[in-house]
Amino acid sequence: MSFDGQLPPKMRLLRAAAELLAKSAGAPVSTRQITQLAGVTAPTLYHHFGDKEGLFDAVVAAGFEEYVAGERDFAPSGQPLEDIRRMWDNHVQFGLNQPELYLVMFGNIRPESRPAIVADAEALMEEMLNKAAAAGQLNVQPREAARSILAANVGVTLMLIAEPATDRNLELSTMTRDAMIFAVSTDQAKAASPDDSGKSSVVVAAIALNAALQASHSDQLSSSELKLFLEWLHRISTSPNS
Amino acid sequence: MSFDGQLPPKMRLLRAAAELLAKSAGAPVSTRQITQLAGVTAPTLYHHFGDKEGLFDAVVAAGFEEYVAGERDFAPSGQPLEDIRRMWDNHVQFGLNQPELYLVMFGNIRPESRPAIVADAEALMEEMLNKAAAAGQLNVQPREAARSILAANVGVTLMLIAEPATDRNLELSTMTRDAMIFAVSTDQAKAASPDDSGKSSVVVAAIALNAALQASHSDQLSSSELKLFLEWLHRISTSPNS
DNA sequence: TAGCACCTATAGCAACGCTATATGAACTGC
DNA sequence: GCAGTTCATATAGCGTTGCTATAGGTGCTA
Repeated sequence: MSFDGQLPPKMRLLRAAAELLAKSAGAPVSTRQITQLAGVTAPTLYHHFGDKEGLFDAVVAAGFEEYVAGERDFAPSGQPLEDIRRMWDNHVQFGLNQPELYLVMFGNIRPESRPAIVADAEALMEEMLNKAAAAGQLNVQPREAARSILAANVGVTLMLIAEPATDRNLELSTMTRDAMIFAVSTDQAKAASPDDSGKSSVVVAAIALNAALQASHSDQLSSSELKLFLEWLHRISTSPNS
Repeated sequence: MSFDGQLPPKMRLLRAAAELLAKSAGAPVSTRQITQLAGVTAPTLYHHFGDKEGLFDAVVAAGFEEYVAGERDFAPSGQPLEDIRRMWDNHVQFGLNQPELYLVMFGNIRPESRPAIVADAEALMEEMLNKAAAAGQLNVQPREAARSILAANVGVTLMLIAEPATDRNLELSTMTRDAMIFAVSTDQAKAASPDDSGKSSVVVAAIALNAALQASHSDQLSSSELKLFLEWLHRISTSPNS
């Protein structure tokens, strides 16, 4: 269970910190826990990493390597915007797979002090967007697009992490993703899902009626009728395509 | 400088905590600082608030009152989507004006434990989106749209807070905002019939849905269900008032 | 005046991040 | 082969943290 093997203490500390972080379920991880699991004493930690934050930065750096590897681990599809989608999904999955690590990386915001990792992630996204721009598929500067997309990506991932795993709805991610990509892309690029115009007027009208009915109680239907009516309405308004 | 006035200790604690939080520049605020500034001792804090988090929750609740007040403090423009834009801008401004409070409210994400305030903010946004939906301006469920928009809104605000105040570029906010709103809105600004002047939105939406259903066959309902559905729809859409 | 909640203070615990100091081991120069 | 230097780890403990067991004061009602 402990890292008492023949690894050097520095490595043992890194692994112990990463493991405790992953299992901490959001609770803070103390240096005493880490050093005990690593089988060393406190000064060793401070000798190698300066302070607790230094150790965590090192863990984050290792985590970022993994993150970058994931972000590059697919063959370019030839459609840069499609690759952006995969980067987005990969980002979300990374966050959901290792929420504690993700929170240390992207969730530890402090005023006026930007985590270096955010800039790195933006650069990664911008690099990919440059290809889209070169293909004439971008209607804004790649840098601005990257910042905007990443901000939304982080926001969505944080929200999903905060939700109980049981009722996590990944549609929040895909919906926001496509919205952002569509917005920065030139119109003909078919950025949104194929059935863009497929959201027929039926669905739109059903959504409108649903909202209107809930706002003002109509007395044209009995309560039992209304219940069934709303159920059908919901079925129509959430129909996958027209 | 201290709150030694005639206010009750509970209030003094609240104000001291809020003040220290606002001035802390990201550094953690200790209970000893708070109790000293409030002019009370530790047990008083725990008597009134249970623990440190309870006190901070109370501060957040007060902050949320202010947030909600800001979100409601403008006359409805008659264009729901324009109001959504103002809610977005208001959210960002709230975060930039009181970054530490904002970070406690929206930045304190933990796995699988959703801050109550997020749900409240979503409800606020959804409420406004319902008006847009009733006007036929939404092509997704108001709830999903609210979650998506708020996630992006939080992500952008966190990014802006993390940036040095000098080179904060609010275009990141407006760009992301418009991207999200555009994505959830219908292209044709008015899906409902043009003659919506005299009739309630329920009737207008029912008429629109009726027409849309007849034009394109939805297979979400069986034929018998559809028959009854259309009958009810007719009853609603011919309702004299409501 | 007696009793009873309510509220606050004294004093202190365990855990925290961190460090002054010391010891052992490995390498270097002569 | 030995002193000098540097690196790496341990012992012990400092100051601060969130929090609490216990007790005392205060004002109300009976």
